[in-house]
Amino acid sequence: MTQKAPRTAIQPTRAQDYAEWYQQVVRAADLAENSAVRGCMVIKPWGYAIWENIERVLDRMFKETGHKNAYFPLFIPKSFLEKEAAHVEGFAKECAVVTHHRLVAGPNGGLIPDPKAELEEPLIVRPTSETIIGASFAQWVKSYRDLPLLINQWANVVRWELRTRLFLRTTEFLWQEGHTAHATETEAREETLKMLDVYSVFAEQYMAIPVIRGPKTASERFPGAVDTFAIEALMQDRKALQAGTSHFLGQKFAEASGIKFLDATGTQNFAWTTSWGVSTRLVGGLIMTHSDDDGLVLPPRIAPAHVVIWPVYRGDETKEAISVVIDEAARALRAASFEDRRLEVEVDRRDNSGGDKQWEWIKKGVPLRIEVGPRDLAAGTALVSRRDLGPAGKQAIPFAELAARVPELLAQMQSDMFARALAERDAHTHAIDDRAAFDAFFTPRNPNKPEIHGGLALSHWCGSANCESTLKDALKVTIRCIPSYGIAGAKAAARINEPGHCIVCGEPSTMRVVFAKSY
RNA sequence: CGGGGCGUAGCGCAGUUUGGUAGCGCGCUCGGUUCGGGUCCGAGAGGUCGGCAGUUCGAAUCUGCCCGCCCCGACCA
Repeated sequence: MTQKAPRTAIQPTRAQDYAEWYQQVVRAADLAENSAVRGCMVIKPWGYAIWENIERVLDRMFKETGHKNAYFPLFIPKSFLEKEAAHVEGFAKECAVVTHHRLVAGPNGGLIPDPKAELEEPLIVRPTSETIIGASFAQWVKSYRDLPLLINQWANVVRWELRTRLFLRTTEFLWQEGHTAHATETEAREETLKMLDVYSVFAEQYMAIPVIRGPKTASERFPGAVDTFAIEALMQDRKALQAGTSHFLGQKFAEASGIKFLDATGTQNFAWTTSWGVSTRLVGGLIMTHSDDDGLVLPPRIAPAHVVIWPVYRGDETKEAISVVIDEAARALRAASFEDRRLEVEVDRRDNSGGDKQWEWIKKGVPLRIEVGPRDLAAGTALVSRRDLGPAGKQAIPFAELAARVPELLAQMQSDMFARALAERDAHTHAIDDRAAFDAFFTPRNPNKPEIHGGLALSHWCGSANCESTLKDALKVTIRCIPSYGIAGAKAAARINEPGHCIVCGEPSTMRVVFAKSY
């Protein structure tokens, strides 16, 4: 037995090179990989199963709030996109455009778009679907009795990004986009906030990612929105991640698409619309919130498998006996539930060494690992390890109690993970009123090498776009959101509504906003 | 798209300056030995050295062009 070096399963560590660590975690956990298509990823089964769980839970929450799923075209006529001025401006530079509908043999071999098969009007691969869905809404809505119209779609979208990172920003990504139309402004605004609330409940209670809810500043708004609200999370490198957005679109898109209805008095009105979405980016947020230097750590409510169980044996005699026990344990566990889900149990019978399996499952982030060996067999117990605790956290649990104890351990792990992430965020959230301190907080010591520093600064802002861009230009720091609904965590919460003076110009300010570097 | 870095086996890399026909660790396969936080020994498989063109008797190595990836910037969920 060799004294193990302080070797981490993922190299480099977060502290050494955070960006590289992130990529290595994705690879080591077998979540996704780059594809032959630049900027587009292949989501592998373990990664896709995480997305499926996100989808499953959110879909249920959307249904519970009255929404129905539908599906709209991948292609958007160019003229549709042109209908809303701000919308065009926001998306025009990152659109994939389809111009032909046929290929023919080219002069130098290979295929070229057939010049005779050029589309009369180019089609845009949807970067978002407000305009194409708006066209349908315009047909569906005639009367106030048709409202509210509450629709969601699960889809892929394409935004031709210059720089991509697996899950965080890819050219094609998966998401859901909710689109609703309402008879009144009040109702549409309520819807916008209701869905923001759904997102924050989901992020915190399922993903165990603490988030700050609030409106965005004008410069951070969705192109064409009247108001954009977001949930913002702090990653372990202390950069913020916008994890979901909900937009109040006013009547802008209704006007652009002609969504009109007759109200009870017989007057023609434009509807009030909203849209809201979360994407596969959430998986990136999950990774960067919880994972450690040994790889992925998955919150039980979202993990593809709750438990992996494998035998540890010396000779063939015990092997047989242990195998029987493993089967029984797996059967008992699969009959049990963790909240609304049957326990998902992986049984690893490969004849690899125990150490190899151990590390493989650690890197994949399975919440609980269960080993059954000769000692356990004799004692009638199984050795259970929680992914978020070190080897010292292993505990022996009698076989008969496994099915009852495993859900308890999962519940505990789920809440511990959230508490840990919240404590981490609080530790890096500071009220800063002095410009020099603000600059120091956000200035990397070595600009050429990514470095963990900074965090969330709660500072005063006068409300001017000018002061906002001053900080963006100088420090690459932006206002992540205005924390209108408070921030969980006593220390930070207490100081939000203190009056003060703009960190840039010194004008009076009534509340603090959240500044950070971001993804 | 601008600045920087890098493309050699599945992963991580050496070899490139000083051209001579490809290597190391991990992983993988087989045999044995082990198995409770990465067991050890032996035998194997696996690479048109990112691509194309050039220089040369000979190119991973030199030259040109192209492609891709990563980091920083501009933009974004």
